[in-house]
Amino acid sequence: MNLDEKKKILKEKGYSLTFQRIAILEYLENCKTHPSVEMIYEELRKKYPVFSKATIYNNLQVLKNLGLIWELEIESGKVRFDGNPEFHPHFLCKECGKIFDLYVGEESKKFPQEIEGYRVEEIRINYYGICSQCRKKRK
Amino acid sequence: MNLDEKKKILKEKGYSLTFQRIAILEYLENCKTHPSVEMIYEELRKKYPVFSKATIYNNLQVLKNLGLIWELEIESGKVRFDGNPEFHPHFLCKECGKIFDLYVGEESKKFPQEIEGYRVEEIRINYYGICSQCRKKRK
DNA sequence: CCGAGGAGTTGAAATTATTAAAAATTTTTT
DNA sequence: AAAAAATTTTTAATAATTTCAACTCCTCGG
Repeated sequence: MNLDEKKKILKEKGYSLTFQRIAILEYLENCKTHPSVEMIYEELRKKYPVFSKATIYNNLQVLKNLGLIWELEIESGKVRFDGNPEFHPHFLCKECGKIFDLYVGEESKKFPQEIEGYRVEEIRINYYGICSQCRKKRK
Repeated sequence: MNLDEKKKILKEKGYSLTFQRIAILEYLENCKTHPSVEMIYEELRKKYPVFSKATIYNNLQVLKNLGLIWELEIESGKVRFDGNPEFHPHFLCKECGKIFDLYVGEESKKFPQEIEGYRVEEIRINYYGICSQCRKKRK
């Protein structure tokens, strides 16, 4: 889902395409580091000095609820965002703390998609360990 | 892993088996609701009125780092604990907010355990949706 | 048995993250 | 262009977590 599609959905759902919302969407689109609220705030501030943190909190919720971005549940107690809302597992490196996107394709659908008695709407898969960069450094 | 095994590991790693640590371990062992720090604090307070929150924070970290309990990454921004550190997926109900343990057996091991280039140490799987109780209520 | 040293605990204060409320501004509608 | 609605900003309140100095409880050597 690209930026224009996201804008279109916002519009369709009755939300204004404000300057701030677009800036947030655009930033997340280009940012591959799965930033926290604080990081998003810092970066957008550099470009646009008047940018309120409350606005960022508000809009991240709006965008998340529309399914345009992902709020990651991978690092306990810490909130991170991903501009790509399509299903893919994540990898958190215990050494450098970076989060990586994984694209494991069809294979990742081999685990149970249904649970008896429950209505499953979403599945999230997190891997934890050491990333390739950190493994090389160790040697 | 039962309580005695956990105690043994604590001892082996050079930690004292304090009253507080055992109380926390014991509580998590019997509690199936994946409590937050606040809930653990409230409950233990009822029994032992002098129990500091700082102690709970400290010891939850100690127990987690030894792998005796799980800190769940399932509800963004919120911290929950599970006394059972053995692999099992979780289900978060969007309606009632409860977290359920899932035991999907061998099936759950069919998805990729290894990721090219990375050292995978742990995998966590979260399901989101509506639990069976809430589904019944809806009708 | 005593006292020093260390690990652990406590309670309070400080810090950080998040949410809420009210006023100001912008956008949309008419 | 004016009125209404939506959004942003600022400030304040709340909640979660960490820090820290004082205190307690063990343990060990004398």
